[in-house]
Amino acid sequence: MKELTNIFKLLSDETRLRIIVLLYQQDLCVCELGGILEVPQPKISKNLSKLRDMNLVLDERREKFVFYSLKTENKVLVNTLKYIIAELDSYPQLVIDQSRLADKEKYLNQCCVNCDE
Amino acid sequence: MKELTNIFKLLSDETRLRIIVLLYQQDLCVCELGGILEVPQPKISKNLSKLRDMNLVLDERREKFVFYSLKTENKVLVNTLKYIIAELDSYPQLVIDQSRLADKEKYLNQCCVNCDE
DNA sequence: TATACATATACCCATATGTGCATAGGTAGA
DNA sequence: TCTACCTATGCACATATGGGTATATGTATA
Repeated sequence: MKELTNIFKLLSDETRLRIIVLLYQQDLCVCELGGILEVPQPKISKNLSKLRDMNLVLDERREKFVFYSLKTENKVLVNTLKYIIAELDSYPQLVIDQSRLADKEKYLNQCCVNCDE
Repeated sequence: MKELTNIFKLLSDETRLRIIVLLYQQDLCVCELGGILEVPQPKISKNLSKLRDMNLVLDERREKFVFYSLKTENKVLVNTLKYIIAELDSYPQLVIDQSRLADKEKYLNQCCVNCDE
């Protein structure tokens, strides 16, 4: 029960939800997430650590980068994500994230491009 | 997007989730909800008012009682509830609520029986 | 080893949230 | 009208949460 309500709490923050939706589609590093979402790096890291605390993501270091992947063991979470993605057009911000995800190469290893903005 | 995250925030509190699950199955008055959940009346009312603010419930006075019903227009909410109920056995507290719901007549118009406890 | 870069965390602050208690408001019946 | 009952709301308080800034940690490379 507590696990269930905690899942919903994680989904109740916009930044975190955006991260989860992106990770549901592919593994990404902190750097890429920050670039796609246009959000400060500590904010990304903090949200990822909350997901890690709830055992919802795996983190794997690859050289300088740490890539995160979403675990798909939690049925409620996966079911919810499927539903959101099926109605993605209802959420303009998620659509934008989606298109920026297609250009993710822009953001890997180029964090400072965004930091200057 | 904000509406979406607000739905999850509402689902992230245990008492509120228990209320929502019960209302998904049948209309209930504040008195019955309090009896079934064994929760103080102000706590029930406050949570119901949050659901009302989000336009997720309808309230209808019938004599002394106010009955609440869950709206089924929000697809994400309904989908989530279906999933939870399909796996109800995973959530012992919800199973207990379920069995107490079957005896709801005990609690209608007998709030003070519980208040004495 | 020195430097640059990627990531995590500590700290501070403002705000939001849940809770209990008291009480107000509305309704029915004597 | 008085009383009992059901429900809603205000208040005070403790805690949780999100955000920003600075900084620590870890890695690669010159």
